[in-house]
Amino acid sequence: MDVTSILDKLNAAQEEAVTSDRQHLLVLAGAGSGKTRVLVHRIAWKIQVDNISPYSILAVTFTNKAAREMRERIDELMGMSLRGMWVGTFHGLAHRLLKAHWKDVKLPENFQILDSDDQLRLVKRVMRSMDLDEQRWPPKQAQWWINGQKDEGLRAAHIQETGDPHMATMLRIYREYEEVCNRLGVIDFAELLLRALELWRDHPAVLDHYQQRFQHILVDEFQDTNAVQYAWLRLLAGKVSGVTAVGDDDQSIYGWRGAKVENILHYERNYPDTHTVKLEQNYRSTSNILTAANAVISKNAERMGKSLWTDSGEGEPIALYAAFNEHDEARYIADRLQSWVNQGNLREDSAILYRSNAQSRVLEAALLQADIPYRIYGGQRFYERLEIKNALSYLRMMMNCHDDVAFERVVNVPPRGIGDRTVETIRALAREDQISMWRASEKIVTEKRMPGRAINAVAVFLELINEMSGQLEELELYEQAENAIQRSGLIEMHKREKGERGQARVENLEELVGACRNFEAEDKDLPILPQFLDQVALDSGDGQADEDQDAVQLMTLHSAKGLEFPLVFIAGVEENLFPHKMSLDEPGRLEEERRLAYVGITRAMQKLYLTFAESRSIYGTESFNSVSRFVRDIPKDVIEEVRLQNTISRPTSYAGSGSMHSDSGDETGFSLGQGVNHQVYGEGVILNFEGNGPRARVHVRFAEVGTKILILASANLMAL
DNA sequence: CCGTACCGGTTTTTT
DNA sequence: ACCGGTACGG
Repeated sequence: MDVTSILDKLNAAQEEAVTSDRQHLLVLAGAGSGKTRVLVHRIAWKIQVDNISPYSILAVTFTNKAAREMRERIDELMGMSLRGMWVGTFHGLAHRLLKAHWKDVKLPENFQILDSDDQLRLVKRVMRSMDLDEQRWPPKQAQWWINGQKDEGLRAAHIQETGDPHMATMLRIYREYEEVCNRLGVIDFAELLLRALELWRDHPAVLDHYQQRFQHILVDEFQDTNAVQYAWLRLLAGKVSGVTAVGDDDQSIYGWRGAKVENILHYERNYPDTHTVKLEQNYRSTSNILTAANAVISKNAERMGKSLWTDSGEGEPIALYAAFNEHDEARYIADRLQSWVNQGNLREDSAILYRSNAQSRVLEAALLQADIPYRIYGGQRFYERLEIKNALSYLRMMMNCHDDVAFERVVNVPPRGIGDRTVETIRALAREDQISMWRASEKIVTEKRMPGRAINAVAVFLELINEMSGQLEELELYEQAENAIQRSGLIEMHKREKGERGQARVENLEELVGACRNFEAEDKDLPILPQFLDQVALDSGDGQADEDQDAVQLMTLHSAKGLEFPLVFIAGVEENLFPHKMSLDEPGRLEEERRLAYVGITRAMQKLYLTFAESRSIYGTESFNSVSRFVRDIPKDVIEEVRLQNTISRPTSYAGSGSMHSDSGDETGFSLGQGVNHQVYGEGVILNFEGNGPRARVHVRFAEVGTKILILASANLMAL
């Protein structure tokens, strides 16, 4: 094949990265600099020019989506599908290893994966069995703590007690939880990685096999690796394999869940023979947007140092809108979106980004009002929904009735007369006799160890599962799913549920059947159900949203990483919200917020709007925040302020939605600078007027409570 | 045992 | 404001 097709569209830095023949390569890829392209072309280069076998290549990412995308783009570039190459997520690859070597890691062959919801339930159960007060020791916190330890590669046995009573309790829970997981043969997400690491660490022959095989390792989003993932990579690479790490320290936004930006900062130190290439030419955004992004990120101290540039033009200025409150903010965004569409653009090409999910509600309401279709990303994942998890648990019971986690979940869902007392009896017997809860139930029924009514209820449940699993062999996967939701009574239960909620749940269950219909087994010779359930455990069903409608995309800044849109709004750029108040005390966390701002800004290709609200109701209470420090870091000459705050220092050049402009307050009976009295807030001074008629608002700085924005008609102000 | 009333918690998210 | 989980009465 012709080499030029691989190098064709690459700039000098990209080409250097693609063709480097040094053992280790670190590619510092700024936002929009063609990172995935480099990764994909480097693989093609190795195969076609260096004559490397695809069989010896392993490429690892964080999300299923990224893995799919990489695989597709390689196939596309090569013009064929490469077999033998491993492309997957850290968790997916770890799962594959554990499936192949389950004996070595002391797992049952059909071990189940706990998602975080399953994990929390299990932690709760463990804590209850330890008689811990759930008020004093929130199970969520214990779960968080355990995962934190595992992400660092620490087993309960490794952890040194410091005499800290909090830690001592957490450690006790961790120990107990570990034991229960082993007994049940289940593993959580962090365990997947840790167990895979231990597989290699403790089984030199196994490690040797994979080291021999994978001579070329490529890692995407390297700045997001945690301690265990990094150790796993180092172990696999050994002394001879080559590692290509691609990442951007400025886009490290997952420190709070164990990602170690140090892995990239110290990479050259850990791998002395590393060649580092910086990709700084940006192909995405206008130079105004990049100026803003560079200015914001340059305030961080801990950086490898990069500066994005582009040879495309300046583009439009960044718009900054100061809203009265979150409703005004949302209306403004809807208004700007409408005019974007009126100019002949696609809604699909725009996104509204925010710091926290709670912000989406008001935005949704405004979009609904304006008749603008939207799609929300994030929030609850399809396969994590209550009704879906229940249905999956039935499927799991049908496949293997000794699955205690699934058993507990659905034994009394829908309600069939098996209450807490009964379940506790079953659980106790199971523990005592070291048998599954299924076996324990059978025993209880045959030996009539409980009141007749309870025995009956349990017998009905056993019979139900038996019948459903009896036909496993003959039925298609979707028929099995249909069975699971019909015969269990799940769908009937949600149909009876009143309101839109039940309706949505029924639809989700039907969608699950659809997903089963579309599912294709990786290995056609093996039973399909286990393959489906494994896949579902590692893929939260991201692609489920309907893609057919042209819609604005709403998502958090975190989930926007890796995406790009011609038009971007970042809503709520306020102190305490972004940067979030939870991140203000520690400098490291503040730097992460700043990186998040950098990620957000660099999503925009043509036009970026930043909006903030002078008053915002959050969780029922009103707060008054000033504009985010990140906005203040952006050079004034790339910003166009749509409406200035209280004190006017520059004329506004914006000429859109008229009602948003300051008005004089002529007919209100008050004037700027006038002293007023308010029944609740006390004495203050009028700073500004907004709007006309019944919706006219007034800004007042009160002596006691600071500046507030009030509806003039209802504020009942007294002139002083 | 099941349904309704209160209570607490609410940054970010993948797997 | 709102959701989900727990506590109590039917």
